[in-house]
Amino acid sequence: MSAIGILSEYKMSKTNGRVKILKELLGTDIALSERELQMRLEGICDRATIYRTLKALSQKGVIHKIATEGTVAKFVIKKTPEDHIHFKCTDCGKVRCMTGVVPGNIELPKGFIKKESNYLIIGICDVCAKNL
Amino acid sequence: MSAIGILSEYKMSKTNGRVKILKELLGTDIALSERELQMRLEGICDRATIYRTLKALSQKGVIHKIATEGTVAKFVIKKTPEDHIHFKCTDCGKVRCMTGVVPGNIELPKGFIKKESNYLIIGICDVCAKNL
DNA sequence: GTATTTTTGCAACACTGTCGCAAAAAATGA
DNA sequence: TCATTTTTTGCGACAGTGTTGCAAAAATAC
Repeated sequence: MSAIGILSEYKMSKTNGRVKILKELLGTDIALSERELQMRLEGICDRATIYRTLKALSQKGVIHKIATEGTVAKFVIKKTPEDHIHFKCTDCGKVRCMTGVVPGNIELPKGFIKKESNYLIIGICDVCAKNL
Repeated sequence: MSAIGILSEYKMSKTNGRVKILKELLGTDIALSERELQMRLEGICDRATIYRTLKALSQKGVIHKIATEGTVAKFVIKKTPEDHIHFKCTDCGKVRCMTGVVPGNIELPKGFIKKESNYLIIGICDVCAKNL
């Protein structure tokens, strides 16, 4: 799906900033923070706009907000609707979707209702592991 | 293990603040943020001390730092060394360890090295679900 | 093309987490 | 127990994240 296509589908105004933000997110498999987006979109839009766009896209389920260690949240396009795992490399700092790695079906105790999940594994990624 | 016992085991000075912080953490199964600890320890110790203590205890593996959605980190005593799942209720906001609920063994792709994990399920807890 | 609605940029703000440094408290050891 | 050394605390300052109100600007609707 294209940036414009996504905005249409969710009935969001097609503003320059939103299209550019979505294009960045669509063009990478690495989760980006607001900061990282800001650097890639230097001068194109304001911090506040990025935050507002990320919030809106999260709420509509287009992107996934990943709570990593530390303070900053990172965001990736949701490619699969099902649960999946994110991996954070402590060496390069990158956060990726681990497509293909599916967590076993988790049974919650009675009475608990699941809405969404956030599985993060922290370690060293394949690229950084080679250079150790 | 008692607060003092833990501090002894890890060769940490037994200061008033640390003992009180540990007692709070030992006395609940709900993950607490620095903020929540501060309110419970009104006037006993400074923000900076709480942060420093939480950091030290995390590094020694006594407590688990949970990155929840939003900005604040929450902390719980590690009861089991193995991976386990945390549950955050969107209604009451409480974060709990789901002891007993074990994630299936997750196989990472070749080359990835796992250090630690952070599994968070977001939803409605049993208590809040009853009152819906 | 104009009117209406939505979004933006800006500035201000609250909050989290960190740090340096002098003062205070805890550990050490006779 | 008391003096010395080591560690920790509290304070203030700070950088960064994320949010918000509001007027101006842009997008949509007609």
